[in-house]
Amino acid sequence: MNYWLLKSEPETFSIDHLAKRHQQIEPWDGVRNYQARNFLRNMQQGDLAFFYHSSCAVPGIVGIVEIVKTAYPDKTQFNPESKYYDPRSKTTNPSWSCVDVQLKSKFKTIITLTELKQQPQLEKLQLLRKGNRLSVMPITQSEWNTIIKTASN
DNA sequence: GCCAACGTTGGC
DNA sequence: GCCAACGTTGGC
Repeated sequence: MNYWLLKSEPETFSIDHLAKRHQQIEPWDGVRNYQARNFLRNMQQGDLAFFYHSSCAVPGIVGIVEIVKTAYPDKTQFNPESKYYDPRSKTTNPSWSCVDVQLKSKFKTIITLTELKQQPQLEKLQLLRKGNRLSVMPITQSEWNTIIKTASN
């Protein structure tokens, strides 16, 4: 059982978009960074992830998703119409992967980036490291617990 | 819109 | 393999 954090720009795909999907399941595709991709490939069925809204008025964690399908080839890499199209990727050896996520819960109120920064226990959270741009990152058990407590406050 | 930080690209 | 140039991310 592992914990993760997934970033998304709410204008592109928000937690409310996910809530409206059939069975509230959606492929987490479009990841085009090798480190993030490797994390996707390490995910196991049943792992939990925070859903984070980035590049918006109030960035922060808005809910929890579960990994319901482990890594498989991201089909957008082969679609010339997609903005995630990668002409160099070969079907015989796809460069990029995605997982399926299902909505577990949406927080009543967002845990803002500002609030996260105020928690001394979250000092080492990758998200808060200067210049961090990873869109998929691991979270430790204790970090997860600390953040969950903040959610219920 | 600004800008720091970082990843990727491509010439050499 | 080095590294400058460039593009992207993302908070502010």
